[in-house]
Amino acid sequence: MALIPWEDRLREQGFRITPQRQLVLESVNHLGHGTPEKILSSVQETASGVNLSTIYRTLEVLESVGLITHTHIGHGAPVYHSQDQPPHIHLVCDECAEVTSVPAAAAAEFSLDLQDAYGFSAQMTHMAVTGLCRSCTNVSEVKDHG
Amino acid sequence: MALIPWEDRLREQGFRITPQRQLVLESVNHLGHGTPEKILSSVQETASGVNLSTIYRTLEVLESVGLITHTHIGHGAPVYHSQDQPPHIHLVCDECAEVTSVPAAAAAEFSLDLQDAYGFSAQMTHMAVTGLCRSCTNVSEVKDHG
DNA sequence: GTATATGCAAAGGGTTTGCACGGTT
DNA sequence: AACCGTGCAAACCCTTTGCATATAC
Repeated sequence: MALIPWEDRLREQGFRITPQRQLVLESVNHLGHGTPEKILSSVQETASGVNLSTIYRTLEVLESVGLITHTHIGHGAPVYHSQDQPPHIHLVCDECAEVTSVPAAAAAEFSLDLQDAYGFSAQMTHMAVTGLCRSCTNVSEVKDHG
Repeated sequence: MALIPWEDRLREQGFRITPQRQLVLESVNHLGHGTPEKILSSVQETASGVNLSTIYRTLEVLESVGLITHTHIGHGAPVYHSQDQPPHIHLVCDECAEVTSVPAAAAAEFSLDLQDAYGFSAQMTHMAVTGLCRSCTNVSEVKDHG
């Protein structure tokens, strides 16, 4: 997956190598799960002049050449991941907002079912799954019983 | 599910009955999948003075008393459903943006797996599943082969 | 009569865009 | 030298909020 250096990934598609692109990529790799705003802050630690619109444009480019991906966690900003990370699904608790990452394999069967039944190739890593985490489920049960 | 009249649902929780609330509820029921903007347009056909902020506040109230629910389909505005509709999952094609509704039962096994493995109670109806629909998958394959 | 709901306008978060300048190739 | 990428500012979409007025109870 990371056999081709990032510079070549960009060059192959006719994109140029710039400090901004390097810094954004490094920030995404190092943040793990970064929103555009967080990535901006991280980049600005090194290069304070970088603008938010550059972050957005750069994230788009890096994603288009397959160096990063993004996931929608909820209403707010998306989070970006390095493509090196193992594919994972995000479980988001509606109650406490905690995000748990679980291996994408957890949805393998579900994806096959959707494929068989509807010809739909699900990309479970792209949208989070919402619900209640273990602790918040327990709290609700306590409430239900008085 | 709809055994208790909508007025009582509101009154039980201390909310008042207003024309706006009636109109919004009727619009949601009749639109099937409506964004706040679409609901506004629909309501304004009858009562042109209603304001968008009232739509938002009303949707929140109607949801809190269990008369409607909402789902996030993608980056844009959420869609609201009548609570009478059978629970369904939304499959959204990344390519052509088509939305397919499938019975919530399609995810029953997946939900159980998440419950068993992580104690997480998934609410698969709340977030759409993205991916590629049948026709767009075929198009990609054609492209892959030249 | 009193508390709640509404309309209006302004502000907020997140994102995109037009344009002139600057940097990579 | 040509073109792509960047910074800046403005605009955009969607949503929330403060406040005065109107209305359901």
